[in-house]
Amino acid sequence: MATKKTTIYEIAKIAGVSHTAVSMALNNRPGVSQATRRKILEIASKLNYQPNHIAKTLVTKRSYIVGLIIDNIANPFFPELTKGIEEKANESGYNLLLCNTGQDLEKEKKAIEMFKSKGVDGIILTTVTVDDPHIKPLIEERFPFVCLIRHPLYPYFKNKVDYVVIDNFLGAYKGGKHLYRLGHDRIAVLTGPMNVSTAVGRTQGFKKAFEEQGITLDPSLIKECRYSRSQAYAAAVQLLKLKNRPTAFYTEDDTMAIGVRDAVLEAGLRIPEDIALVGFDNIEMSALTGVDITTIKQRKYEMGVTGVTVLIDKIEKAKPHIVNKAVLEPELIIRKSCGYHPNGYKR
Amino acid sequence: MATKKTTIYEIAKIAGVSHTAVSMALNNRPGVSQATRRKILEIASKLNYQPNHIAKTLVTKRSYIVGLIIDNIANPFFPELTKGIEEKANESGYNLLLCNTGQDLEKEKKAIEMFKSKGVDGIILTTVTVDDPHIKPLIEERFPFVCLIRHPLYPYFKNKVDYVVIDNFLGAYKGGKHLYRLGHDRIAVLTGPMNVSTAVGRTQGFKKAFEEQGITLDPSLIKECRYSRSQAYAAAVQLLKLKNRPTAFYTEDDTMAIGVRDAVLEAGLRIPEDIALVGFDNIEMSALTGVDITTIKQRKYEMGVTGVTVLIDKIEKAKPHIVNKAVLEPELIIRKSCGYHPNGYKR
DNA sequence: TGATGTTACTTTACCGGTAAAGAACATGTC
DNA sequence: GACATGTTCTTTACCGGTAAAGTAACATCA
Repeated sequence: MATKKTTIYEIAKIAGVSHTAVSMALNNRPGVSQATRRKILEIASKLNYQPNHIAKTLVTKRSYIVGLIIDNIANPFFPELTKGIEEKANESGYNLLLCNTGQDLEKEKKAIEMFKSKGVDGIILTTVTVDDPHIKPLIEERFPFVCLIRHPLYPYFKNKVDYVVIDNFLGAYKGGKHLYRLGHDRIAVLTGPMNVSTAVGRTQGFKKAFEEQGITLDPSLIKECRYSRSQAYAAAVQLLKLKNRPTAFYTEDDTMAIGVRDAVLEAGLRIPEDIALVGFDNIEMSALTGVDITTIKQRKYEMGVTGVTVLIDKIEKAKPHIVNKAVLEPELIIRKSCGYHPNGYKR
Repeated sequence: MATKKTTIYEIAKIAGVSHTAVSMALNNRPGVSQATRRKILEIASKLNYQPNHIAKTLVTKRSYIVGLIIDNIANPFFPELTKGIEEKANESGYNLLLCNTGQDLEKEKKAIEMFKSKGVDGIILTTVTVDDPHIKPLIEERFPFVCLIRHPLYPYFKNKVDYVVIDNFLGAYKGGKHLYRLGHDRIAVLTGPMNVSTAVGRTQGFKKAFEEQGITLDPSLIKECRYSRSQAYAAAVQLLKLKNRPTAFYTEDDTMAIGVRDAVLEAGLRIPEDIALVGFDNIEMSALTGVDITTIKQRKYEMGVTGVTVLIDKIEKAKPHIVNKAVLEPELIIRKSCGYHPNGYKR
């Protein structure tokens, strides 16, 4: 802060009242006459008075700031999510403090501490692992927070954390069923890190679609990666070298699908003629003409909105014992990357 | 905030010293003996003491938070920029408060006021217009801020604002020269909003490449748009209907180029055989195989880093009279969307 | 008519830190 | 032995608000 701003004390002096009267007038609280109130408001606007939120926060314990922890804002999945969060938060009178942790647990811990220290009213977490060690203290302190996209799975957390996620199992099942019906059964599966709930659901759901048909996917074609284009690319390069190479790839995030696409095209193969491809998330890139990746859609903006809504509710209503769980339905978006139109299913 | 956290007063009581002694010990300032200091630190860590930044900020006037105002985080240009900003800020001990204004001046004003009221130490603005009405007060108050990507152009602002931008004129000139040398002179130009500096530079530089060859671009093919895929799409649809349609499109941002690409492909035309295309920014989508848009590269992450660096310098060094201007060099990235390899230039 | 409200304030305390000024005691110096 | 000089703390004030308790003037009512 660079300039000495006008305070309620200066206004009080000019108006000839106490600073408390000014505080009451400015906050539309009873206890001042209409005449005095008007006078105070007039002086305040003449001096271009802006309340000092810092001081207000110190005494009220409410900063009207929420903290958002994300893996990496540069991953195309997050911007739209963040936009939903930011816009809804703003609309509700909150600002957003942002922190990228790059899925580093130590950074996550520091970010949470920093947020609390800086007085945020609540935190949105999009990086939690299945057994995240940092949310137990938050639960115990009854500090308002919401898990978005991912949520912890360990039994301890059951009915203790609020979360907004999609049904990853179902989404993956739909993707798997799609590939199954198109006749694939030799499928490379590039999973996300198995310590996050999305990867767990997206892997189990996909397998389910085949297991219920009595098909077991070749475990040697299942590779755990991070949600990253380059890792998926590297994995795909290896898998494509196999003599008996897969006929399809399923990746648990669209950036990975793009990585696989890079590898496939680079190897001189075609999508979908040689390799079918299914991603997850439905990012903008997947929808481009000429890219056309079949994927499972998450309504990112809406999830962001829902996430803050739940959080702010938690903050303002202070219903400590009501745990909100929102599980949204995913949608299969069929594009050209798997070749056939649904009408043409083989089985 | 949900729980009563431990304060320096509690530590003081347990240690049997004054709270000031605790403050001095925790902040590594002289005035306490080694023995007392050690004792205090021990108690603090045992109680898991976390300083209350709000209180600290109130007295020191330093929040270690910077505000970032952007148009729209969902525009693929911004996430990487934001990442650079956030990571560098974090590294320097600052957090980032985010605000999307959607290029709405009224929202920009509110965001600035909110930021100041919430005590940010400085602001990064990426939405300024050429005659932005909201930065004059910031200049007068000597409130630390930096313009990133865009900067005001009116004479009043000359040597008064710090900024980090690229040489848009030069970048556009390179793009224009490229199209010129490939033989194009009937070119549709989709500009950004002419009240922002990027659009001004990107339009003038592009025209320059032709004017210096004695060629005047057909003004009826020049359309002002917002930096948006859908607006560019709509404009391109119209322009492609012309009997004497353009042979090339130049758009002042890659999302617009994608919009044009949509329109071209939808019209059953080919890129580059029927229509050449040049964008600006080099977003990830443009580089995809099969998309391959020739564009002018901005080093987004680095610009973000440079932006905060300048801002933090401003905040911490408090050199009010030194104005920093960083103008980075843009790079032409030649891809397939214009058809020919540089070796094959016609003129 | 005196007890009781009500209105419109003011006074004081407090939030959790930092900063400046002051005090108690040891040490060094001439 | 008197006095300046450090150390090591403590006391007090302050940042800019909110909240609770107190007060003075006036109205209401049994």
